[in-house]
Amino acid sequence: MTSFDEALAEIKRGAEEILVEEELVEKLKSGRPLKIKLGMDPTAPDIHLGHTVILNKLRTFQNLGHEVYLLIGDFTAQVGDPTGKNATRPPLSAEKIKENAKTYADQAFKILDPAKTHIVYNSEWLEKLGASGMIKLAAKQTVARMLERDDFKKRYANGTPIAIHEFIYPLLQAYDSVALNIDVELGGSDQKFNLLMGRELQKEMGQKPQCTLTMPLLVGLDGVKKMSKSAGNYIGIHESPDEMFGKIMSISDDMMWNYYELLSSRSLKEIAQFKSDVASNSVNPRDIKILLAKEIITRYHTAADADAAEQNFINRFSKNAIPEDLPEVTVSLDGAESIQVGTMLKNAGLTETSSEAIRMIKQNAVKCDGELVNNTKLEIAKGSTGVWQIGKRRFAKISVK
RNA sequence: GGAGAGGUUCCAGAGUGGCUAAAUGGAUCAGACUGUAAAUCUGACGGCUCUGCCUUCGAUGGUUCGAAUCCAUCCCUCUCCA
Repeated sequence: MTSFDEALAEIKRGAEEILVEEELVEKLKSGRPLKIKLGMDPTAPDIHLGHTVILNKLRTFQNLGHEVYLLIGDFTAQVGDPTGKNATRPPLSAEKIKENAKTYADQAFKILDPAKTHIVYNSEWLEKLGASGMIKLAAKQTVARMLERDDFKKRYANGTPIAIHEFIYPLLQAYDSVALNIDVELGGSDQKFNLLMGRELQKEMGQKPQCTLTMPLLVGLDGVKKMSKSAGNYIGIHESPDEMFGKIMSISDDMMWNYYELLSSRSLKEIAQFKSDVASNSVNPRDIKILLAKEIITRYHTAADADAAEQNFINRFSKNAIPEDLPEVTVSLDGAESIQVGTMLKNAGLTETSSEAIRMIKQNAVKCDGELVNNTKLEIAKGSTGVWQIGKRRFAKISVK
């Protein structure tokens, strides 16, 4: 067991905000195992690196002897955390929720210690609440307070619709903390409002209010929006080593430091050293990025996988080679004697539309057997076969029959 | 129930009768360059049988030589009043 100060420093690493820190210190000093809560939504069971930022933090608490409550929001899933995108969500079947929760747990246990993790479903107490319980709960908060939530405030100002049930979500999430008598709740920084709601509700219901710990949101691959599945800018922990490697290498040099801080288990000192080495040009940022990619792949796969992914990446991109496993496609002519390039590329699936194919040709992006193709009207005769390439990433061996 | 405002291409957001397949930014894709799928610069970014043709601006009808732009009805959203 590390000393108290070290433990606290571990907890605080990377955290955006702890409310209220003195209370947390007091709780930690009490010596009893604390109840740490993290809520998750059973609609999207794929864990990506954005989620792992918080899971890693939960693991820190477990290492310090505390108990984690992974709350599956099977009831709240009907509501959906307000995003302004989907007003309501279709209720998931019980089986589907179970299945998603299991998938989630399996993935989460790559990080968490199962012996110190309790998986709980909020339908257990929320079903019992009933309509009158719901009304009592709703009476605890005011609309004005709800509109303080950043998301609501913006939508209200912009004239984007806010459905009434969206107000219910924070209330229910808060009630979960009451039902479990939680000590500390974790969440992304976008969850701050919800987390504080739990604090207030606990206070009103005569419990010791939970502390909240928010972690910064991991920025997605686009470098702008938060990492999420719906934005398509994520790296899932179930993804293949090659995919992970490629995606991590594509993050910008600047953003890499953010990933290091939030995802790497390297010490802050070590990371600072990398940073200054890059700043002084004594090391190529690419190599530092490779280290990050390998560290992450090793965590979710194996060290051997990480090495292989690195090799594949070098072969493919640094040497600009045509991949070994290029897909083979057959394009049928339906009796005709030849086919126009654009149509062929579309039929082969290399482009979405023939217009796109023709655009690519005009942009000097299309090669056949290594030769640049610049004739958009080229006719491909029946029986011919060639290795076609569009840009650096799209390949196929196409046979015309 | 009443009075206003608004719904535009993946997203944000211009455009209020022809010059508009529709400004600009973001995302995306390609080219150059490189250290890589970073950064930067350049270009593309509705579809097709592609120097041309066809279909888009909430939906359906209408006015007009011509409509995203005008009119009617409908659907959806927001604001204010009750």
